[in-house]
Amino acid sequence: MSGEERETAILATAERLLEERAPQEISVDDLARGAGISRPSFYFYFPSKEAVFLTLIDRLVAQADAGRGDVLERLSEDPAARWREGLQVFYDTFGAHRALALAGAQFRTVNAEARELWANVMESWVNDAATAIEAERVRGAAPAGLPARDLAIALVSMNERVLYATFAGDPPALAEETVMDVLLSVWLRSIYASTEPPRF
Amino acid sequence: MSGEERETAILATAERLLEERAPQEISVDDLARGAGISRPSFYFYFPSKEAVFLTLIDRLVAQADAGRGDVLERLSEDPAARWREGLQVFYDTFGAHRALALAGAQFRTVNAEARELWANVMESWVNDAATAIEAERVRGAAPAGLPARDLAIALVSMNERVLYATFAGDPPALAEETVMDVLLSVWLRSIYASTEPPRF
DNA sequence: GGCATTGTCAACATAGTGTTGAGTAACTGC
DNA sequence: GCAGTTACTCAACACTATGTTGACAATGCC
Repeated sequence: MSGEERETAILATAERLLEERAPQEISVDDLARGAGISRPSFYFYFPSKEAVFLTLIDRLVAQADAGRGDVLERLSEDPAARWREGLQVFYDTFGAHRALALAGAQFRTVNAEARELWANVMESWVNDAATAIEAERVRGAAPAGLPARDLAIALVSMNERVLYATFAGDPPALAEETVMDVLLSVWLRSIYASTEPPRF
Repeated sequence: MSGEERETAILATAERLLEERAPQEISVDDLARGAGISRPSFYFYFPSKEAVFLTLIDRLVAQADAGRGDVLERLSEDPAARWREGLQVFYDTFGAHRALALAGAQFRTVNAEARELWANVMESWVNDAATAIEAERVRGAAPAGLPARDLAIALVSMNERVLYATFAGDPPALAEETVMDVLLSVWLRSIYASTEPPRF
């Protein structure tokens, strides 16, 4: 087995083990054994187990980022449908690698690099959403309201937290089948609703 | 120093240390030293350092729960103002113990008991909000729409995530001064807005 | 004074991380 | 076909943390 194969084996072992247990319950020894090498050899490939998780998360995040197409630039075709497609990318990418996505969310709370990595994705999403909201206002489809960026931050944050709960299944969570409908509805109302609450 | 004072000293040390560093960077030895006892003596008072953090979080959560008054039952007086008061409790309670709140959010990802504790608070908030939304619909102030509970879950989740980012200061975060305005606006639009997006 | 109860800690056992240094295998240029 | 370099491996070590044991005080109280 070549060096590169060993490295791949370590990453594969990590992803597999993350499906069974949390990152802090996986030891360097587990990863080394899983890849068929000794613990010191592990350190030839990665400086720490954190680095392994970070590599996996980095990949997933890059994938999510690549999935972010240009649907938000074609909102005028059919706003509700396009927004739905936009939100769906998030759901699909992370839903396809749940264990890793959940591990990432957890890892992010204890690791500065992971936190930064995630902050970057969030920032891209927020930017896209804010730009789209502004465009909708310019073309007269959406009324003025909160600063677009502030609104985008709140909505993207909502999606993150709600999807996390749904994937992890920790209550109170929305059901898989309805989660996207609920999120989309809050997005649409927050962006397009022209009414403030009635005073009666 | 009596036994009870020692126990209090351990808790106080934990809360103080949490202001400087993350829970996983605090050792049993740190807590014991801070309380002026040896490490083995620590175990006389608490079975693990997790138990210490759990006790602190439990208290904070109880405090937040107690703060949840009946404002949501008096929405008809002035919906926007009452909802604002309701959301403000969340902000005030956790804002007053930021370090602990952030540690709690982190701890929750690795500890089942903490997770359950938090799930209970979330559930209370969701219930209150859902009940209030239904009442607003019944009295004709809010239009029909998403199941009230689903909407409540999404909104409470949004608040949690957004406030976490604001308190932790990890980007993209909303500013302290505007965060409550932004959240409130999304709540009001999601609950009271009667318009679906225009099709032009 | 006897005797629980409460509290204390030195010493131990165990499990994990990361390092060192000595060794092997394989390819590279001559 | 062999000297030199690079890629890779691992036993043994040093360190840090957790949690346990068992012997030993104090304190109260009957």
